[in-house]
Amino acid sequence: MFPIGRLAKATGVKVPTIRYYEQIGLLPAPERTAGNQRLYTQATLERLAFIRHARDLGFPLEAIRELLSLSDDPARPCAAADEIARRQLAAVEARIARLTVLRDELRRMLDHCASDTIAACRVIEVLGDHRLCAHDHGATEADHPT
Amino acid sequence: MFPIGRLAKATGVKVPTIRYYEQIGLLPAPERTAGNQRLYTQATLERLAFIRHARDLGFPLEAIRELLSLSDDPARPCAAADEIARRQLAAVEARIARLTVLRDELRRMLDHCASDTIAACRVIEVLGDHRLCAHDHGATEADHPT
DNA sequence: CTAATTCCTCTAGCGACTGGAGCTTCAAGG
DNA sequence: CCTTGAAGCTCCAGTCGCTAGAGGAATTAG
Repeated sequence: MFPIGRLAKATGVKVPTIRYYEQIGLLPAPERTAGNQRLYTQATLERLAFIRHARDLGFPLEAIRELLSLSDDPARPCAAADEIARRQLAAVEARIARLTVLRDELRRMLDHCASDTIAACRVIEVLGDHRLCAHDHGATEADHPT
Repeated sequence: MFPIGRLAKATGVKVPTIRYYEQIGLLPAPERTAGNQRLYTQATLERLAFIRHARDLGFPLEAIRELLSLSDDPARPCAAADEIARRQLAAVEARIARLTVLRDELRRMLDHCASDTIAACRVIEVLGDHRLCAHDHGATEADHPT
């Protein structure tokens, strides 16, 4: 039985995030001390490690919720978990494809930007004129870098 | 001079998004009709096309704001715009690398998930135990696919 | 015993939109 | 000229996955 700070350190998940996971029902409400502080067990640590890893893999919390409910019932067929992973794989592959196109376009922009002033800067120019690139503008998906 | 709907159609940016861009100061407040409806010019269309394209390339709005202020001053050196694009390229490359690891792990998971029940399913197992994969857990960045 | 650290709850904010409610204005047909 | 329906307006709330801060209580180390 250990407090939230130790759980945070052990899993690499920040303290407020752990409380947030409890709030949205991904983690069970833990026992408390006489002074109302959370006390966690090894079982919760493992559950949180599971969540952390799935997040690292890019699973949205809803998919993780699903996976957790599956793993809570180990006798059930694996097909559902398999389906989730398969969907996730397809999404990841699509993302890679899209980002590869972006990367190539950014590289092209930078390759050709050898001028000194904005007026002749390819970066600005390419961004301002769609015809100068081969990028697919059908995609509406937003990426969230940095 | 045309209304917001035509601007939306021409650029592929949704109407509420255009109003949002105006609200946060990315687009100038346009003229209005007697009845208070927005009227746009070709110049705004081009500015919005620029924004749209940069968003497609994954630039965050703050970077776009910077790029726009650069392009308003064509005599200035290009290095700043170049820097922004270079940072963006680095971010995209990092994302691709990360997603590639993820993809490989998902593939491995699915390859090994030939069993019938959760109990023997690698999907759950791999997600539950960090030692079963080669993924870098130093990264805290979250991906948000689908 | 005190001081530093950790913990608590609660609220608000981030980015980048998206959607809805409830109203007004515009353009076209009859 | 009038009606109708699409498109416009403002304002507010919600999305996802956290993150930060206020203001206080509890725990722990010295």
